[in-house]
Amino acid sequence: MSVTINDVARQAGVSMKTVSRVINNEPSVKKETFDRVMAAVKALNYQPNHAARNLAGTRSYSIAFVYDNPNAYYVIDMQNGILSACRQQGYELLIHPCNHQSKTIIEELTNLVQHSRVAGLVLTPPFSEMPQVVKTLDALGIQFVRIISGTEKGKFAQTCVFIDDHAAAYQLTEHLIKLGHQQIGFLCGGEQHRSTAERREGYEAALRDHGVKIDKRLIVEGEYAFDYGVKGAKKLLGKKDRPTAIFASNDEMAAGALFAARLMGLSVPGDVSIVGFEDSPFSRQTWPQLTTAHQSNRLIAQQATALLIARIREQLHPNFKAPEIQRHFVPELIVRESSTVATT
Amino acid sequence: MSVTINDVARQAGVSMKTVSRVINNEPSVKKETFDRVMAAVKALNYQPNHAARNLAGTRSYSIAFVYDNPNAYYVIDMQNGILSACRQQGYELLIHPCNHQSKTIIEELTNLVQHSRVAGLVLTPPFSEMPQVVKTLDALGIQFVRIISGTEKGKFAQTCVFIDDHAAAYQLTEHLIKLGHQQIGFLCGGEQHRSTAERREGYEAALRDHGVKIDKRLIVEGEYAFDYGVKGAKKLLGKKDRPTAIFASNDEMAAGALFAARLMGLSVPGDVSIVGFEDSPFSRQTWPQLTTAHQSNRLIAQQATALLIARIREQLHPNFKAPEIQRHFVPELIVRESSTVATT
DNA sequence: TACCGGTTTGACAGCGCTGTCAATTTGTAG
DNA sequence: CTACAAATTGACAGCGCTGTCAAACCGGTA
Repeated sequence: MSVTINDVARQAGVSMKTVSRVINNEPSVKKETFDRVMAAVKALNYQPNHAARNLAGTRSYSIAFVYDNPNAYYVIDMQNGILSACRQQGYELLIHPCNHQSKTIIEELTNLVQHSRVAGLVLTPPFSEMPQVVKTLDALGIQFVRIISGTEKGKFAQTCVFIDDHAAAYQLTEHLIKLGHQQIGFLCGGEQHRSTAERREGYEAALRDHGVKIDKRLIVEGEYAFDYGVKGAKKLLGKKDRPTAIFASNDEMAAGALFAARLMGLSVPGDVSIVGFEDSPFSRQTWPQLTTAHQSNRLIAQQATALLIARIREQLHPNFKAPEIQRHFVPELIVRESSTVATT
Repeated sequence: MSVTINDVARQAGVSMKTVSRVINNEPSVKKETFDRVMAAVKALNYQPNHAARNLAGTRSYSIAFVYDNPNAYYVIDMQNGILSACRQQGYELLIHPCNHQSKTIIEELTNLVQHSRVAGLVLTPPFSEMPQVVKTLDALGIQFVRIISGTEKGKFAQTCVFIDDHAAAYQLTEHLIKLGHQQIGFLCGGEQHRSTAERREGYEAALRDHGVKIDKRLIVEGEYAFDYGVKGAKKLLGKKDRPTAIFASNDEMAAGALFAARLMGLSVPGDVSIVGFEDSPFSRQTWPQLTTAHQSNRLIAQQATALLIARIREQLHPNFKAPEIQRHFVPELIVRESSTVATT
């Protein structure tokens, strides 16, 4: 029924093993042979059997995507990016949502690695930022790549993709300052995310650099969720000396802040400017549309996966040369209607 | 390193094959033996190797989720539901997003079925509603389950899960009528979805049953997307004799309608009531919050997957008895602030 | 006791591929 | 032209499991 490596070998007039070498990009195959085999592969529309590869070799051709994020758009974008890299390289994707607050998360990941025979893991926050998780996976000898906020030095830095939330938050804050805002409220995300600290520090750095005093009372703790946006904004806007702008740590919170402003009869951006972060689709679907910071999660995930696969290959064939991979990303400022010059 | 079927066999004092029988729920294993094997499985924390099972048998333990939907929440919910059923039954999930407008969609699916050795497919609209797709998959002899809007008779009805969009749209429209609305605009979704027709017919049926005249000029064609909500609502609300309520075929369009009303200086629900459909998270994050229809996509997907797996098992072991599976779902009316009594 | 049909179990091959290691070819210096 | 290392290729076993088919077992009959 389906065409096997043997069919290709026969067609190309070489041994099974040589075909295997070719499809795995192993070195030491003569160019001429390589081409002949590739032609046969094309001619027969051969596609290697995943099950057999996984079973036969010590390696595996499956990658797991480990995540815990309530933002469906984020997850879908990531997933698509990973999938795209996987397809390009002939890997299979296994998705693995799990709860970062679970007590048994370490065992769960251990189990995943040991039983599913995956070649590597793509980790997103908060898992990518949990030292315990990183340590465990390293001890298990499994390859992984981490998408993290900020920077990191040391042993594990080589397998990280960095998101410069600090710079983006700086730009966003600077944008507000240049519009004349001096009282800028800040709604923090969840503590377990490094991005929370990064964004907050970027915000504070911008204030400092522009000679605006940092007012702790304008900074509200929270979580990356709509309800916290509502709650935080209510708190800030309820003050008699209310801020003229609010920087919400993500779009969902910004939507919440918008909602709160509406409830309190304040117009946006007339009475208060609101900016978000992430450029979720719904940042364009609110009224007014949100000023925010854009990052291409799809591209980030794709590059991260490419990095992971390169590492896996390197481990297999020490003389393998990794392709160019972008590892630093700076979200970009997107100005829309929810922010304007300070009037007060 | 990892425990194999042989280890279990040794531990239980039976042959490899008997263990295989037990873990596959095959008949003709003495109860006593069965228990002994199960005990060994537990003791060693044995988990069958996917790759080996896929390779060895004619059957496969992977299920593919085929979709094309811009709504990330929908996809994630579905995915989680499918995953939950898969985990329960020891299946692996392969996600397969693809473009329903692609000319080569038939080849793509054929290729997926033939090369990935999947045991079955879970299809969501619009794929589940494309006769060509259904016919092709049937011809390939692959099992599949379809989540569709409305009902269907005939050969393929046994592997469908039905969403009663008609009834839900009826309820939503009735809700508006009871609030006193007589002029209710309707924003249609995309033509390729059966739900579009179902929802529209439900809307019309409710009007008819309550003696409200159906006015074609109040019905606007469109797609399930924010921009179409904006465009459609603008058209409706721009009339001098504008409707007092708008029924948008999904929440995203409703958010668009909300946006349009805002732009035109109309208050919601004061000047115009707006209702959506689907109960996306952001229907709670708009201002005001949207009246809508709720359906548990997670549960729907889970039941659909359970149905698929039952069919696969039936095919393998003719005397297998499928568990109870819910196949009909009626989305439920959720009343929030975006709809209120007609004032005009 | 021998025999029979049905039930329960096991031996074994082989799924399609990769890892190992040995065989062959090629290139190059003596 | 020979010798020898390096590059290139192939033979073969076996990954963990399932399908096939034959063996063993069991209770009831003749």
